[in-house]
Amino acid sequence: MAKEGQANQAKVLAILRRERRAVSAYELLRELRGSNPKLAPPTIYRALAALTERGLVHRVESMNAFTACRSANHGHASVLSICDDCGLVEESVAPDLLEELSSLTEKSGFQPMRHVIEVHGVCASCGDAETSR
Amino acid sequence: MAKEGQANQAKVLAILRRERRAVSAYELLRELRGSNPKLAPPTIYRALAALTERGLVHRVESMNAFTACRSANHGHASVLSICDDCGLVEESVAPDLLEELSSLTEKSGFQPMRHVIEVHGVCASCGDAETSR
DNA sequence: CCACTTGTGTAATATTATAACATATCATAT
DNA sequence: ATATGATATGTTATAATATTACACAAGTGG
Repeated sequence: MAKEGQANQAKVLAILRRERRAVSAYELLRELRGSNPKLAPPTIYRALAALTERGLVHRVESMNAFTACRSANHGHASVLSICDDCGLVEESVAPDLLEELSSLTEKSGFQPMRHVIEVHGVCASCGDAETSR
Repeated sequence: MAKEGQANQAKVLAILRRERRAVSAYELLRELRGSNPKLAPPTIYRALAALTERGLVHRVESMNAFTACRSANHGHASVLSICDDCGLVEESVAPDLLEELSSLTEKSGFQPMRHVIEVHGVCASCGDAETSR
């Protein structure tokens, strides 16, 4: 039984890489049930946990959804830009910003471990569509 | 019927101000049911939406929970430090950081509207307790 | 007074996530 | 090879979070 998990991870990752938007755990579940009708939520959540652990997938906290990591080096915190029109998620890396954020929170003696930085707004393409109306 | 809403908002805000940690909608619901057993989820969520709109309450996205705004001037984005040990939520303001974050995301033509900045870690008090063991 | 808009209550349900336990697989020692 | 224990996975059930849809009440302007 002990190889299915990895296969599940691969399938989940493939879907997330294909989509440029955030995908919910249950969307993944519905899609993967096409090939395996008995698939259950814990399986998906385990795959997502493993992928997140390895830095291959980011959880989009403000959407309760997930997106593939698209930056070259995994394992650093990232900035996610989320288009509220079309759902597009873009990732940027900003070590300086993270450093400042850490300094800020450390002022009060806080020890930062995990940074969540998400920006909601309108992507370039949707913004263009808007102004040209 | 049209004054209850405001009363509900006040009650919700009072609880959130009393707690220094994030409180979930259903915790609020349970507590308020003490005085009004028929209270239903939409009532709580409406109160939270109104309070959030007015900047009196922040949603803690990474916890699906809520916390009272404790900074002097409401209406600006804030940085939330969340202690994963004791649950304490602290708020800092960092206009410069927000500015940089906006600039960063704007590089690709993105128009930022709402910033979510949450830092998980260990608060000063829990960190002290840890090292003194 | 009536029509209308808006806010609120209520019931039902959708969505997201985890707990608890059963079962299978693998590694290791014997 | 087989027994044994550790770990990964499957399965069932349920908990926790959030919203939809509609009914009803209250104020507003005609």
